[in-house]
Amino acid sequence: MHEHPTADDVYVAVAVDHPSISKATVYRNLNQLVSQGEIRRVAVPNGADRFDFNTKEHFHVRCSCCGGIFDVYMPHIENLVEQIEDSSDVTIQRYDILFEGICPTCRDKNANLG
Amino acid sequence: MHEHPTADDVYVAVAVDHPSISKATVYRNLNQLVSQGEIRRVAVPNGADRFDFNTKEHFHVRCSCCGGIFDVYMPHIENLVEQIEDSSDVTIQRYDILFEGICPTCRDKNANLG
DNA sequence: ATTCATGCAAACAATTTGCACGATC
DNA sequence: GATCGTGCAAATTGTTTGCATGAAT
Repeated sequence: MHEHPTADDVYVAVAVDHPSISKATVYRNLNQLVSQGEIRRVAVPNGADRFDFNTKEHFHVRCSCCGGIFDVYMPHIENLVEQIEDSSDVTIQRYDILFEGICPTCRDKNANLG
Repeated sequence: MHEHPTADDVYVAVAVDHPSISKATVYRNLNQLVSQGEIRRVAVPNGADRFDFNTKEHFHVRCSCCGGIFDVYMPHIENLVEQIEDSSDVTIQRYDILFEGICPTCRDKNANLG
């Protein structure tokens, strides 16, 4: 399975081997895995949530052209959170961060066209 | 009107002076203002979008206790975006960033209770 | 026998859309 | 009289829920 599937992607993939499964079950099981911390939910504004099997701290970037979601391993996430805590006086527990832009593939594609 | 209203908040507020307005109109007008850059949309995972009349670059923090949304003015947002661009090779156009934690008010409230 | 995960269909929330009408230029 | 913003209700999307059933302990 490719990275960052939606619940529906998971449903379709599981249904191959298990044709009678229902989406409700997929949602229920994904939610349970998320609350157990075994997978992560990637909220996508204006789109279905994605799920991420990679539980290491990282950000996500969405390509506004192809819709793909990519991981970004950036050091100093903790520093950023600390800065936010200092500036806001809020004790940060979690965050939803999604950058959006043009991925290299789409950029090259456009360059070739233009 | 308090900061960071939802579309429904706006609807209710507008309806006071303009009782026949419909939600569709509120949504349409808010969307138009967003696309003109006059206001900003704050996507809230698992909740209605908020709208922000403050168009200066800043982050948002949501209190997981009271649900309030607060502004965070943090320097070096551009640096962060640059770092993301360097690490991901994606040209960043925009981002949705929402931190979540406990605001000072709720923290104090809990401290008093405990 | 009780617990538990499941399928199914209905409910749900937030938002968008189609369409007809009424005002405006 | 063409355009435009609107109200209304229905549609759409992603997700959750109630309920009955069937498997497993």
